[in-house]
Amino acid sequence: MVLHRDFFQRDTVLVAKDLLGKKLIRKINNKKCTGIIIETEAYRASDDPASHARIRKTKRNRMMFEEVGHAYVYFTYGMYHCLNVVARNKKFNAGAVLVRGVYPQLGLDMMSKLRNNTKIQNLTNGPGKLTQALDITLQDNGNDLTKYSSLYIANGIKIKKIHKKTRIGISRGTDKKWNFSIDPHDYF
DNA sequence: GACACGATTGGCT
DNA sequence: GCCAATCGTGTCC
Repeated sequence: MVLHRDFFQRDTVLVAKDLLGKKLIRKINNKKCTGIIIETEAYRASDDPASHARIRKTKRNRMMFEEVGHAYVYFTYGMYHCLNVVARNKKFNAGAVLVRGVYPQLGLDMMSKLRNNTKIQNLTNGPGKLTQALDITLQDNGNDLTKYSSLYIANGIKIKKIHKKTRIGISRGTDKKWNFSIDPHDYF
């Protein structure tokens, strides 16, 4: 079952936690590739110095200000894409959750090919890796993830324990513990 | 118009 | 653990 829009109409930090265990579904040439979300990070608005949306709306970050439940994909380091889900409550004008890792379930052969035959353990355990494995690019920016299409999010598994720490790869906003993850060992 | 740098990764020491 | 690869974007002059 695909997630409802209301799910994303809540505080970005809360949505980041609740996305753990949900299923990310990608259809490539009519073939289904799926993974369970195991790591996320919240990026909010003017209150968050690490967020792309900390200053104002720009060409790149504009999706963070648009309707919740849509994808915000950006290109970084000259070679990688990162997948975010737009989420915020009414208190903020922007916000998104970065999907940093999924546990691969279906379509391992397809993902492996797209990742140049990297072994399973390193297939989708990073923001740049999972977009490569699922062929997610700027073409997917703005995609409605609450509708059945070539990219959407559905209910997944029940979560036991959530790990919480500071976000990865940022130089500002290091006081906020907005990185959330689950241990795949506990479920798979 | 120029330029510094990044919500990363893989390879090498 | 360290560092190069690689280029679009945002900020500043």
